[in-house]
Amino acid sequence: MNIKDKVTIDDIAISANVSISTVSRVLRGNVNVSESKREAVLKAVEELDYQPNMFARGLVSGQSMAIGVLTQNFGSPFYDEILQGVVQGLYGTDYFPLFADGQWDPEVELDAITAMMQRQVDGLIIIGGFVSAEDLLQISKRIPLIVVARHIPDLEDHCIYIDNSLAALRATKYLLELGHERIAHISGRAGHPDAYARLTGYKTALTDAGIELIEDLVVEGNFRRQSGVIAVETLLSRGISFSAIFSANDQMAYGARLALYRRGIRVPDDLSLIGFDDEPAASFMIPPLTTVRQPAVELGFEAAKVILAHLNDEPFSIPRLEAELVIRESAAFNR
Amino acid sequence: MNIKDKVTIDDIAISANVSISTVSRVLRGNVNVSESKREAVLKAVEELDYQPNMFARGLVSGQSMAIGVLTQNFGSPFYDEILQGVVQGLYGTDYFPLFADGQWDPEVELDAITAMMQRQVDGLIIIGGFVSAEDLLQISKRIPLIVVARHIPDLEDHCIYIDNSLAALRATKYLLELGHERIAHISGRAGHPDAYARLTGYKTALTDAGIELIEDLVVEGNFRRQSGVIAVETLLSRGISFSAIFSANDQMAYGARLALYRRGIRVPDDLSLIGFDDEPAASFMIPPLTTVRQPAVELGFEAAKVILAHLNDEPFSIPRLEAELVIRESAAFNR
DNA sequence: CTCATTTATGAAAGCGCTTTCATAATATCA
DNA sequence: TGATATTATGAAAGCGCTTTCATAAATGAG
Repeated sequence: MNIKDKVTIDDIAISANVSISTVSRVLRGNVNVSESKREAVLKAVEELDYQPNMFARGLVSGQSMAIGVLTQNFGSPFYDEILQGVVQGLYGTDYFPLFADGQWDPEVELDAITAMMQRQVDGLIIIGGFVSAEDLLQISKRIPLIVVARHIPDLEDHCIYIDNSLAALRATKYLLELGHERIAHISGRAGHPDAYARLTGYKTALTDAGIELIEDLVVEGNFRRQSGVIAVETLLSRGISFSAIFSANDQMAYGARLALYRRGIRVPDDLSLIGFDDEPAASFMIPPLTTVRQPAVELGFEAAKVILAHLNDEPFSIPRLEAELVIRESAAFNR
Repeated sequence: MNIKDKVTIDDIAISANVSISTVSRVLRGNVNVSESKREAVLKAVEELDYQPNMFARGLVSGQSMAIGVLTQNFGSPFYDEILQGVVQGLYGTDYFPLFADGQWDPEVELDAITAMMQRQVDGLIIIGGFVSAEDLLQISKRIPLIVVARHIPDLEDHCIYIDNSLAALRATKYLLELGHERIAHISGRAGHPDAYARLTGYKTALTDAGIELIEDLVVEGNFRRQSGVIAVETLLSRGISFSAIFSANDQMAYGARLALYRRGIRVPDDLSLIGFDDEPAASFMIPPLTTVRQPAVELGFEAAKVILAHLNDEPFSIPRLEAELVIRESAAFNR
């Protein structure tokens, strides 16, 4: 029995003494089948431990009951939270998520998308990434597509994202309210739209407050922890004074925190520090990090729900989610 | 052209003016096809942007060219690193990883495994988890299986893992060498084999050093950050003195660190702290965490390689990987 | 230059399933 | 009770592909 003799629908049909059509009918649960035969089939399925072959089923039905999910990097806390949301959103439905890792590389991303489409995924959720808007547009014509944490103007009603610029503005404003005027910014990876939006928000807040932007207070990072320490080193070496840092994400804030620790600069006593994302680890930083919370899990969850609605031809609307400042202990009054 | 008119092998055959058999032949790259026809086919494939239907291919060949990978939780740094390793190991091969999240729940795990097997994965990589050895044994009879970061005696040559007990022993020994005698241990989730192994290593080290085990210095955690803070609170409330803590993983060490910070207990000046895993974030803790490095990426990479060898009927042997102590700044001499 | 090989190619079978179509059995109505 | 609508069931087609089998063309040996 435990031999790998794949049991097929024919085996069930024979065992239940009906035709394969009938077996298929009870399995699909569609139409009229007499109670006696239904039971016989179910019994055979149970006894033989029958597991339908999705390939055969998918081939004829044209559906795979799978949703392709492209992330950028397993291990990136923000992306992982979105993934969690997708998993939650899909759990209990008949759809199964099929994940791929784009490695922040458009080539790899495209390969992954192709691989998923060859596997006939019924829908695609793409989280962030660098695939061109052009390509995405093309894809959206072939298959239901949702883009998460990225805003593509031509695909307005396929994108679930938050207003990064506004969120960054609020974070900066908070620092301003605490009396900080010389606020440094560690920006994200060059060319990344989020990095740009957050920088913009930072600049706008300053302008709104009538404070002149000091170019030397802006350092470019790449969203990774290590770039946070380098950024602080750079800032310090420039010899200009500043009393607060707004980091474009939490990871770099951790790096910055470490660099500060090495220099004996206390947070928040000597310097205030604010991050962006509110990763699960943020509240465990020493001291707990004040940061901008992105509703990552919700983002993923909503993406799943929207695509599900798509597939069931149900009406739906793209939810608008907002970021929110989470005040903890890494930022304090300037004195 | 961008209409969703799926182009099939027939379209290619017509366009290239050959039979579908020939098209299949050049695509599979097996046998004799005249150069002229080969070119014609390739040209048609290019022009029509033909993407073979994996379902059809899988149905007849019995292969899906997919490897099922079951993780326990997207977002868990240790597991994510293993995933990365798997991705790396599979990259560039014809196999595509198909991930599922077991949520640390045997039921969910089993569901996920079933879903993957229905999708005809050619092999399965299971990372950790609680599925019974019994079930795993059963599965291994039907399909190539590799279990990562878990040791199942009956499946000796299917498991890639490290000796947790030995690693924990070494970590504890290191603390001993630093002159600590009253060493607390925050253990992992009850019932988890790794938790047990690490606890055992801790005890053995004490015994070897002729130090009596003090039950009150051992607190049970659950591998999550928050349980680390609770553990420290508990320890402190018990009123016994201790000069070092060995935490069964890094996450709980972060929690412990935070609790210590709140109490104004300095690390490592007042208390030494050691973790386990060496997650990427460990070197960014304040102060950088001394911990036991598990070769997570390698674990995943090797798992991929082994299963690939399996599938290609190549000889292979399960690699033995070792953990190693990474000395940073959270543990110091007892004084 | 004939006969045995080798090489190139298409026709057709079949992978496991869903679904249409046809037919037999049963229920419903006048 | 006969005609019609329903319900239950199996046979068969077909999803897109790989692969065997058969055949035709090209090559080599004697």
